[in-house]
Amino acid sequence: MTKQDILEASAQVFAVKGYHASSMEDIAKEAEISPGTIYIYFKNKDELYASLSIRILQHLNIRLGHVKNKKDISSRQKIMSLKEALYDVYNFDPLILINLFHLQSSESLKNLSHWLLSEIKRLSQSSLQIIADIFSDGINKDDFIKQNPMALADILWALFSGVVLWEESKKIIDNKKDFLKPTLDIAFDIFRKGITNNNSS
Amino acid sequence: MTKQDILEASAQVFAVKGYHASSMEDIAKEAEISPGTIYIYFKNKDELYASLSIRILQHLNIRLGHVKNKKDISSRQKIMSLKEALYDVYNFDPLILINLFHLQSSESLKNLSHWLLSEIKRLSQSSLQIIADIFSDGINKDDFIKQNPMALADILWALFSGVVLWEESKKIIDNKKDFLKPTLDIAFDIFRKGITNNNSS
Amino acid sequence: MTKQDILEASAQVFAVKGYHASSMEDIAKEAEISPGTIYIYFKNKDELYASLSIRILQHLNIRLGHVKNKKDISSRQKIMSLKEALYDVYNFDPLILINLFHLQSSESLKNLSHWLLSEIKRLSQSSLQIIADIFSDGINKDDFIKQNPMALADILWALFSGVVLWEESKKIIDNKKDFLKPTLDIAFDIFRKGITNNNSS
Amino acid sequence: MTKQDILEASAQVFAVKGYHASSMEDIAKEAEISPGTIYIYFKNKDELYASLSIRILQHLNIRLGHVKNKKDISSRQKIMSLKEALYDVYNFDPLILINLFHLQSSESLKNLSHWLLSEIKRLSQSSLQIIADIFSDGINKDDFIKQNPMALADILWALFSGVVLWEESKKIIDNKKDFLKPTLDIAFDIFRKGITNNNSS
DNA sequence: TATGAATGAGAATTCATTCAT
DNA sequence: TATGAATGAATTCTCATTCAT
Repeated sequence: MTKQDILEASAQVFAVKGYHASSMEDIAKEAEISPGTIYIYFKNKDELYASLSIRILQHLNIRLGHVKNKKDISSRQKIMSLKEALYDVYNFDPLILINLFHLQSSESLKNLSHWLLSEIKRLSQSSLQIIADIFSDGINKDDFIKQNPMALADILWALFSGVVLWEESKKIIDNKKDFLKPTLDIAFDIFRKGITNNNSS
Repeated sequence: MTKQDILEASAQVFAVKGYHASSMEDIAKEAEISPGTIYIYFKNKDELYASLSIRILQHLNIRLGHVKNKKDISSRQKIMSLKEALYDVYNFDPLILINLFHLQSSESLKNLSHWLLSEIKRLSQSSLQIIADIFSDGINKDDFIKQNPMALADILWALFSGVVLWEESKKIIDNKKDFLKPTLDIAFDIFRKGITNNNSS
Repeated sequence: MTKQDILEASAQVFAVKGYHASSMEDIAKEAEISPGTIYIYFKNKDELYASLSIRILQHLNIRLGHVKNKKDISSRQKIMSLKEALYDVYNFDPLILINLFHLQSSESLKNLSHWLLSEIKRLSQSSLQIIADIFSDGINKDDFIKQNPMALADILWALFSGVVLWEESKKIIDNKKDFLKPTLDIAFDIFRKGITNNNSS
Repeated sequence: MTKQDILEASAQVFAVKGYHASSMEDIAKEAEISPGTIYIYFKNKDELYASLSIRILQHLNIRLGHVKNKKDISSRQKIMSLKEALYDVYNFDPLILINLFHLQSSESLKNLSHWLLSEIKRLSQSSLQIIADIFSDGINKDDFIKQNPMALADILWALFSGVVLWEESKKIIDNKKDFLKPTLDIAFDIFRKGITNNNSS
């Protein structure tokens, strides 16, 4: 199906060149179609770009749902599962996830169609809500400190995106190899320890 | 002074519109000068953009230095000071700091002049090193868990930038009011708790 | 065909205004297309300019080939043929020929792409070689004085371009009518007489 | 005197970079003054450029006057003197002479002030007239063929400028060394032979 | 006279988007 | 649906020229 082809081609091109350096013609060439054809399926470049985010947000939602529904595991294990889920989503398509973070934190966001913006909003909030629910459980079980679960979710998401972007940045600045996994491990350990109740009496 | 005016105007424009959507003419208009004048002070758009980051990185460095040099305060208080320092830097010029985070995680980074890129690198590393030193002290005093101090610094920086960007993003998406300060407070509390040794013997 | 249209329009504009005073928009207007379209067919302004020269040099080459291959005519007649050939090339497109002479003696030459510069070089040298061959024949038949044929070719080419440019210049300075043909006639007569052996034994 | 300094500096800069690549700031730097100062002495860039030509045309006029006034030398020797005079003018300042030829054959010519244009016209015509006078003498003595002396002057001037420009061009295209002198020698020999009467009876 | 910071019109070029086929 | 040539607005950047000092 052509729409799918275009999404895949554009993910590839955007990831390699970044949003602005990627021309519609680049994407058309990658998808082996003509530039005009893209406009049959997508209203404009921004919508195409944002559509990529929709896909990864859907994936994220599903993956987080699995974590939430895991029964009979400790709160500690839940956090580990959460980390694995997020890392899975990263691995599902690192470039698109990075694109999502870039999209989230600026520019193009303002030029999206109403529909697309609210879809992104809906999916983001849904994901954040699932994470918040997980924390809610832990708090109810007295495993976690008493904090607004949504605030915790925000912080976790910020931590995740911050680590991913910063490690990416170091790769560019220093040509350093990728330390994402170990850094994420430490970060989540600290976070988990930080929200865990010490009332282990 | 004109150079200063341009820096301030461009910070404003870049922060509101993002790098690519900001034209040199936009910036000139904001600074109430003519487009040509910008090029007297800055070689090109990229250099102007990056110059903003240089300034805030210098400020960050100085501010972190103060924290590091504080004597006779507990490790716990050091972390609080660190948070205050970072939050101060944010308040010193939120727009420029957000620009720095955008710059760090993106495209434009690749197009900077060699000099500018290495200056940014140097200042970033210096800041991270200071943070790492602070953690190092805490670890030596057995206040903090044994972890690579540089990794802790990376995580703290990621957490800070992640929270700033994500709160910014929520403002755009939801038109929500700014929850940066309380969120940062919680985030740093969690982080501090997360790296603190419980050997409260 | 559009590419042809652009070449013709640009020849017109360049010849009237000169290279630097001709804007791409001028050319687009003359060709009744949009500026962007020019860039579909030509990489940039320099390449467009040089392309004009390529065409006339190709024409020149062919036309000179005909002269060289004329059998059973005297050396004297060969020179007359040569003159006619050059004058034909001028008439084929005076504006483009003048462009070629301007290009040859100036700035822009340094900014051409490698390919274009070597193509111009190749075609120029080929033309000069054909002229030299004609002189070589005459020298071998003892009709012409013993001189390096390539030097003679250079001088003839210089004379031709010099007369064309100087007559053009007088047109501009004095608003005088065009004396190219009669001047060229005299110039070639003098040149022919100048290289002819007087061994009319 | 500053005006002189500016003329010398601009000659240098124009010659190295060509007209359009030379900015007023380049020239100001070379003259060690500020850009604004140039405008005290010259109305604009074109006038400055053309002023250089005025100087070399004046020099040419004087030098040609000397040739014309040489008594008791053969017509043949007159032509040799003429060649030497032109070559001297070339050596006086090759770059300015080349600038003059470029100026003559295009562009800027049209943008000059009325005064400057007529001054150039006057000086050019004066020079051409002197050359024509020399030919006139030779024709009257029956040394030269019967041709309009002004036409001969035009052709000689065209030959001279053509050879200078073409040799310059070859230097740029081929990085070849300068063959101007020998080429000019041959060219003038041919020309002299071409206009000489054979009635050596 | 001299300065040089500031101007601002204009240049080349790009590229998302359209539309006749 | 698909094409891809053409569009033309927008962008970055240059530089001759001006003018307050």
